[in-house]
Amino acid sequence: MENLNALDETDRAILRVLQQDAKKTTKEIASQLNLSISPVYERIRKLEQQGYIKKYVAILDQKLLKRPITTFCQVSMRYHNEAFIENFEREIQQFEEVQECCHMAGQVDFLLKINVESLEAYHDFVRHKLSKIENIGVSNSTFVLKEIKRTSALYF
Amino acid sequence: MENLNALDETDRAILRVLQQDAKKTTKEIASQLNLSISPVYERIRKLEQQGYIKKYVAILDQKLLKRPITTFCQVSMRYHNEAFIENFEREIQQFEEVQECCHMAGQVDFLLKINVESLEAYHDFVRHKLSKIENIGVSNSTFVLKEIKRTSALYF
DNA sequence: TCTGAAACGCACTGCCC
DNA sequence: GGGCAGTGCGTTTCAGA
Repeated sequence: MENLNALDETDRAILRVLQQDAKKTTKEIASQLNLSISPVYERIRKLEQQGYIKKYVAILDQKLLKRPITTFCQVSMRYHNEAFIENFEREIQQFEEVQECCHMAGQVDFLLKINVESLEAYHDFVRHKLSKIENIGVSNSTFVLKEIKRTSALYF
Repeated sequence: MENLNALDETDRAILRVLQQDAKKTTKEIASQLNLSISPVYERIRKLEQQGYIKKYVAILDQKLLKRPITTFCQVSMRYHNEAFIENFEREIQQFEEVQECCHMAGQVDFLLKINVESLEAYHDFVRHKLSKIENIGVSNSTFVLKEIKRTSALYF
């Protein structure tokens, strides 16, 4: 039996365009795909409703906005109780310096990507925010010297 | 002497809105800031031209698009010649599986974030793409069990 | 640098194939 | 599922303060 909600090549082509440039007009996409506006418009609306498109965002320049320090911070918990882990995940959501947080397989429990304006701000974050979370064990930071590549686009 | 290109609070407020939701209309932002449409429109255009806004993108759902495997891969070079490093950075740009690549301080040279559809695809990537780059030394992968948080928004 | 108004083009709807 | 025509709204421009 076939999946009736599966995407065809047209849907995928639309998604590939929008994840690179969300400002492309329906008209532009339509002419690129040799379609009229209506089907493209309907497909986009469906992709939004079905959750394939989660949101539309502006990507800002962190250098111009004076946030030059990016680090990856490996964090381990002291004890691996369900409650402690859930608490950690809730706390991390609050910290706006944290751009990413992944629960990892392997030696280390969590990997955080953190962006701040200065070394002093980073020290503040580790000392007064991260370390204050209950049951935090070791944390180990490595600094980004240069961002070589970064994209939110998926390869599909 | 003051920086004439510095952002005021209105500019920053606009950027904070757009990095969360790029579909907000100029009208909506204007009423939120108690301004009329024109100044908000002009400010956004300026922020785009000056590079504060780099681009607008759609964020897609990687689960729905069947790309469930995310890993972080630490890579070290065998020798640290300028030429080898530049070559590595150029090659990495090509690989669409690579969402992020940072040149790091510390033991490891590069940290890569990679997203693929399956373990087999990941094996293919490491074996036939990453390992084929000239002068690659050790590589060490850790798998993401769960994404706790992810945002492209800057905290400023 | 803002307000307000006018012109334009696209988003969005409904109907047809 | 796609094409076509009409309407409303947002974008874009401009005069004035």
